[in-house]
Amino acid sequence: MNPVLQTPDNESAEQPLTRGHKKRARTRQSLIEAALRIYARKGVGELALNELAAEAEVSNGTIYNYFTTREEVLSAVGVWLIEQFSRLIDSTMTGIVPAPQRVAIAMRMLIERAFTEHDWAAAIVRVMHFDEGMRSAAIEFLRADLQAGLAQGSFSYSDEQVALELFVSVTLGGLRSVVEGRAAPDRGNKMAEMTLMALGVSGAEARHFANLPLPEPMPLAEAPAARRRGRPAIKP
Amino acid sequence: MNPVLQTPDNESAEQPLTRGHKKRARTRQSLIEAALRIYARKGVGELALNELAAEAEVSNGTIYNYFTTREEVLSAVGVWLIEQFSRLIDSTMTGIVPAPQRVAIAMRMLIERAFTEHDWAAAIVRVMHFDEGMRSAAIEFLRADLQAGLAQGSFSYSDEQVALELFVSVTLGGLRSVVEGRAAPDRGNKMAEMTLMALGVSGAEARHFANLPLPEPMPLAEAPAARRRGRPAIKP
Amino acid sequence: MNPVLQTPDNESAEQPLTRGHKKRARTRQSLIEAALRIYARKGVGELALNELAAEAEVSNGTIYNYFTTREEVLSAVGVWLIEQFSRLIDSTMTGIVPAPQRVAIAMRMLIERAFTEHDWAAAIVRVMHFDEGMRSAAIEFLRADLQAGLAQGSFSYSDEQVALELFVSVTLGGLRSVVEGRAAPDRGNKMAEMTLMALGVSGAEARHFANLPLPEPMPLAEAPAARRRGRPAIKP
Amino acid sequence: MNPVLQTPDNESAEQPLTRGHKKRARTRQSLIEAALRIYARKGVGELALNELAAEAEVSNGTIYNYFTTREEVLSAVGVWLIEQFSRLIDSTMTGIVPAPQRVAIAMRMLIERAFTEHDWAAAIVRVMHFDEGMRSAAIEFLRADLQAGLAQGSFSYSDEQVALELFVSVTLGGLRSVVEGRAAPDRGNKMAEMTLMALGVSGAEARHFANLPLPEPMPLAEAPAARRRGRPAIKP
DNA sequence: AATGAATGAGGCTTCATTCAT
DNA sequence: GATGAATGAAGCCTCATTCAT
Repeated sequence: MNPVLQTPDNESAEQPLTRGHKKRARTRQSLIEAALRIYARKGVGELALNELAAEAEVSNGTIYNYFTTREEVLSAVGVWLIEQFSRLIDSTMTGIVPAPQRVAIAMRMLIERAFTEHDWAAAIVRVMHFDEGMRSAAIEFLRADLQAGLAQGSFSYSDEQVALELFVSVTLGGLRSVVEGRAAPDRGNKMAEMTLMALGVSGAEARHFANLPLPEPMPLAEAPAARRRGRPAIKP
Repeated sequence: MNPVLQTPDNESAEQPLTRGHKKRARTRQSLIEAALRIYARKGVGELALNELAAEAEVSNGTIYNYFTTREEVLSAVGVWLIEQFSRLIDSTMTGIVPAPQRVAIAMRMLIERAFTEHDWAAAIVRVMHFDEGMRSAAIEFLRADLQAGLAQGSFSYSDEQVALELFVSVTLGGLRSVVEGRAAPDRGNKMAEMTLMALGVSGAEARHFANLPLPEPMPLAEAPAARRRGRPAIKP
Repeated sequence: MNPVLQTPDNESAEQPLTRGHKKRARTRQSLIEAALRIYARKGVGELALNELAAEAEVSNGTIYNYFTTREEVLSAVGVWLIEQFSRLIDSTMTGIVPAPQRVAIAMRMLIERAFTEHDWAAAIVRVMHFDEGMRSAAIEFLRADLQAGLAQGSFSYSDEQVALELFVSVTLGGLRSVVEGRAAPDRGNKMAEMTLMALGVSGAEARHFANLPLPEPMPLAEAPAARRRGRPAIKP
Repeated sequence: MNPVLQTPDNESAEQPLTRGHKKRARTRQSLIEAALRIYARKGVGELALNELAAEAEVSNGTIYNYFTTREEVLSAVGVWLIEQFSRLIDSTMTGIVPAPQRVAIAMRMLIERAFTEHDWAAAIVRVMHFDEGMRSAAIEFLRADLQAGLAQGSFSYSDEQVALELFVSVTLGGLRSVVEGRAAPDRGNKMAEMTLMALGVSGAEARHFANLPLPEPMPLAEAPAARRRGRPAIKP
């Protein structure tokens, strides 16, 4: 399992679950999702806590039972986005071995999702601009696959950090393109192909791996909280 | 000459010179530079117009003779950054023909500059996040070189738009790395090498072009206005 | 009872009583009274919301929990003035039947009050200039009495709307005269006499009705809120 | 000639006319007319001197060569309105003797004009609310006619001041009605009829005088300045 | 005189935060 | 815990006024 998943919620480890705690977790989750909806609409810097309260349909004072600064909100949203994506990747990649394929799938899944989950992608683009934590978490996702690719002889990059950041930059740029409506439907494939080439994969192979059919994600056991409120993850 | 340079100032065409016009232009420029210094310190969203007035040493109300929204400030800064960079590139690239070399030089010059002009780079990263105009201007810079590379047989990308955006994304990501102190001194070379490979250049050639010595920029006739006030371009 | 009284407060119908509602209503009322004190001193256009806050001894931001424009303040004050006056008239007129007497009493009571409640009158003059709502409410007061006078054969005006507006105009002009110190103590009587004549009452009868003794207003059950704060209705 | 006309312009008596002086007078006049246009649109309190400069197409600093406070602007506009109206009345009333007819004509002419010169009327309503000088000038207009009516035995009011103010109040209220679109075309006649009755004229006579045909105003020698700018007096 | 850039006081408005209920 | 009225600092914006040209 992906290491990022090990800190799914920086509060959940505190105490065993009681009824009050479940309610607390639910409220917290609904605040996070409300924040995400706001981020999708207006810059991260413009999230007003009062507005967050309104969006989450709690009173403004209530926010302070959960977050004490805007940065905490931002970072909680980042953690949640990462957690969510991590779960998705894990469920999709199971059993896929070749590193180029794994790398291409990860990038393409994000881009494809941006086409359908527009607001989610808009929020990601904004959160990643401000939240260093999310950027480094995103990088850690990839490290294992890049190293595996090197070991398998598929990749030949000369600097792992540069390679990782290149992947993240390209993906983020692609998400932005999709959000802003500049991207054609095959944008994910094209980006993946070029990225593989940047990593040292030959043009032919890069094209091959970048155009394999995407695997279906395994149905998740349950993506908690979000669903219980009867509201789809990102956009109502 | 680079086409972007043809619109160096979105006000300059308005009217012939009246008496106050030189003063007006000088004030405007000092506002732009003050804004750039602020962007280097704090997010674009946090620029307070009052603070801009203070930084530029004009009074509160004067701002509104020049800009009526924060977006206008942002975009004026973007225009100026592009104009400035455009001038630099033009003076450096003269006489250099091979597209891979030109592409590598452009990317490396930006990254190198980020090491020495830290605040300038910080401002760029932030401005580009918010200012669509600046992103597309940046893209137009490259288009000619990419097309030339294709014609010369050096490049073999399959989608020009994707290639252009990849370049911009990677460069922007690199600037951020430098600003945040994560980048080693050879980051520009590594990035250029991988980017050339992404464009279809072979590994060996990519390495070659990415590591040629950078040409000295020709001394500019005069970088106007900014200098006259006796204040260094970005941060004192 | 006068129809205007049926909408004593354009917020009161919103919701049943919650905990904070009494406090909310009290604050709102104190804002209205503070506004009236300010209107008495300086033009309606010069009411600064900050000053209103100071006068009502609440903080700057509190205003915006109640009013979002100056017009809203103005109209709330207008509504309150009408409501207040309506209560007074109702309690005074009870049992008085002849329309000319009723009309004369209404006009004279307003003018007399202006002599003693200088600031109240000054506020009225200003509010009515700006608040169309108050002017039409004032007109509706009279309509029944005018129609009754026609039916009783006391009046013989040919256009009800013109007659109503004439009454309001004359009264307003009289209030202004009193406020500006131009009016003799019998101004109300003189005005009432001329107004009755304008409505078709003979000179002798007009003089008679315009000089009957004014009835004492019945003591009101309670003029709400204002009094509770221990502050005289208009100006301390 | 009407006494008000004797102070047509509180500057004109200063010095004999030279060329510079004519220019000065012209600029001053254009400022007054610009102010009137603004008053017609937005409350007197909202006239911003900068806006006045823009409306008159002079630079903001120029205003201060003519007026030093907003009150001065207001009063200059008032003086001009009175002067203008005075000229009109004089040219119309010549040769008309019966006081009731003169009073009715004055009131009706104002109301009729409000129907066609909407903005002029709107400005009047607003200027008179703020400018005591204009109110008293308006009153002085009437005094002679009222006294004449008393002497002729046509009127029988008991208090001249009250009668004068009643006339002004009713007229002003009527102008407002016209401006706000509540008045029928015969409003002037109805108002004049009721006003005459208030002054002691019998119903039949009042109706007679209130419905005589209005005399054509004699063409004025020249209504100065306004015309020269090629702009109609009130509304462009 | 006219211009218009610059000024800065003053009013407007938002919003993070507190706190009594 | 939740509520929401109140707070007040902080930023926005206007506009009367000045002054060098």
